[in-house]
Amino acid sequence: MAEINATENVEKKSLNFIEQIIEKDLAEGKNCGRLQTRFPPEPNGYLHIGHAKAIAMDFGVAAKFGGVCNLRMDDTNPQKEDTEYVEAIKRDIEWLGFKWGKLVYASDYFQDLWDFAVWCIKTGRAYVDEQTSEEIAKQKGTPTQAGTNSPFRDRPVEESLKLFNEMNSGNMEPGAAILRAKIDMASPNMHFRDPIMYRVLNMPHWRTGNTWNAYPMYDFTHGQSDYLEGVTHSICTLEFVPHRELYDLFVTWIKEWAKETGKVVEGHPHGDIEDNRPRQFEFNKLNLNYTLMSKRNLLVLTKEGVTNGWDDPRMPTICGIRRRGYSPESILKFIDSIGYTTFDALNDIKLLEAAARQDLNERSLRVSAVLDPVKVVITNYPEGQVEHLTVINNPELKDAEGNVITEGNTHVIDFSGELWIEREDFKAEPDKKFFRMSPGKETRLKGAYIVDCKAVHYKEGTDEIDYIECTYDPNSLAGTEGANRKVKGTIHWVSCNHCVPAEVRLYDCLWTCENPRDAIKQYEDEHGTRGIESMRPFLNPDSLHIQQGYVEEWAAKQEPLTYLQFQRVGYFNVDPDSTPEKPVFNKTVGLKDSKK
RNA sequence: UGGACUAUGGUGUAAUGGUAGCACAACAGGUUUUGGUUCUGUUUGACUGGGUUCGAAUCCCGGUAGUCCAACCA
Repeated sequence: MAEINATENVEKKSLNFIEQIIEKDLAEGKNCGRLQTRFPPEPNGYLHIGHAKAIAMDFGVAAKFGGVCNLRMDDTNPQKEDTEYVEAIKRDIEWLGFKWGKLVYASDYFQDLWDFAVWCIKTGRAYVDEQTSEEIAKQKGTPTQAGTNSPFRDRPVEESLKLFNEMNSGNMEPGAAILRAKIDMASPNMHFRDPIMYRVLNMPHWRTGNTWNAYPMYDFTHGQSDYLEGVTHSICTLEFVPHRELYDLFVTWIKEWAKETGKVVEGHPHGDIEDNRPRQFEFNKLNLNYTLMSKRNLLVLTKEGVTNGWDDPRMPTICGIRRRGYSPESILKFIDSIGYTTFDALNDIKLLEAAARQDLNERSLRVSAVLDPVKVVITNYPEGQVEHLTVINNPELKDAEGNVITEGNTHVIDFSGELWIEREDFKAEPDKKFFRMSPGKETRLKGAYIVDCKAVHYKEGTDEIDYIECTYDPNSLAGTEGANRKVKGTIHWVSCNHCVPAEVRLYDCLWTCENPRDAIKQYEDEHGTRGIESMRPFLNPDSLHIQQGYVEEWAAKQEPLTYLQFQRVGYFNVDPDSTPEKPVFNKTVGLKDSKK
């Protein structure tokens, strides 16, 4: 198998804006010259291609600039999270080809976070609020209106401390009290209006068990975890821009806390140096047209049976895309082609398909498969004769001189006098631009002989083709002298008695509109519907088409997840459901088609 | 006058005050035992109005359009 070097000219490409920042920070010796990133998924669902973009960034820059990237499970909400997802996330990252430094969990920092929160209370930076969520929401104001202070805002420190302990005792009802940071209820930044640090959940955590009943919120966890872990560049997507100010504030506080309490921070050995702190940077998340990315909505599709689970090949999940037949390299190539900016772009799915064609062209094994068969009988072919023809697996596998490597790169396909060809490769009355098989014309059967179409026979009283009658030129076998003559059309075929019936699953976009997220939202607003009812108008009824075709025997024997090209048709992948007796294939993407 | 962010061919992206380039798509042609691949060529672009400057995609101001922020989610 050839080594595919996809990153050969990466050096020539200009650095994206985050890489430029990192290069500069490193050159200036920020963070004592260290580079550490993290990929922080919440283990509450499967990773999708949007995550792949973040993964390529977080792990990519670490690898590129000699840093390290940890995998950190952002597990601060035990209501939604599960260990099942942790395994799936690890599997998907590894499949994409990345390696993390350490596997860590936000819950690793729960004790530090608790101690830090207590310090915040003691230093007048936090207070326990006992109002209902409705009251608190009302006091929050709106983006155009300042909020008002909670009546508990200036309660004594001792009172807050006592209540905070109660919040974690298991005896307090969820919602009865929260811990808030005392910042500014009139801030134009909504996140500064006394944000919630801790809430009571009263439920066990899948990792920490019954140790905690109160759990920290995202904003009170992320920057602190970055700091405690030694992250230097905390890279996330654009929707977190408004959080950055809060992130910075909490980081400032926790540095102070660490200094005062003598907390030894593993990642930041030089605690007093101003630059020695994590910083958040944001890039544009991936939007793909004709694709819906949100976990919530993907879950609806699965629950309603529109798709078959998270790894349905129509899903934008990494496991779905893998099953569909995209290689990790093609995904990375796609991500590289769309780049990282601060512009909220809507990317064309065609770019992903183009990247896949590029990669799969170099990688895939060529096989013969007929999806919509019609019979050809070669009348002058000796009855009962079978020829074992040798064909190339991958014509893109070439030596230094550019010659196709044949060693270990061939397989055998059987030829006989009765063949299946593709229905659309024959026309009884061809137009000018049609140059495949038609009566009175010569056609080349790829890898075999040149045949001459003599007649077409219909089933009695119908216009349905019974079989197409041909003769063959015995001196025109591929690779022999007689084959070297100009024949306009070349078509693929399988031998009727030497092929395997196969299920071939053809896919199309799940959605009929470019931006399903907005369309669904608009429909919800106009009709007051929710969930699947708001999706149906935009669902493509033909997103899955199952075809019963024939493949050559060698193709049927391939392992699941093998990258194949059905010649002249498209790129296909062996489905995990496949067996040599009952092969199943998924169409990844069609060949580029410049017919007509 | 809530705040923050953004605007370059059809789509995405580059340039870091000095010739607007690349990829995908589209189109035309050559090669080809895949109407694939490959090669050659072509078409198409600065949201808008001002300002600064010898010089602006780039810096500044106004307008327009879009995104994000008012979860005890992350």
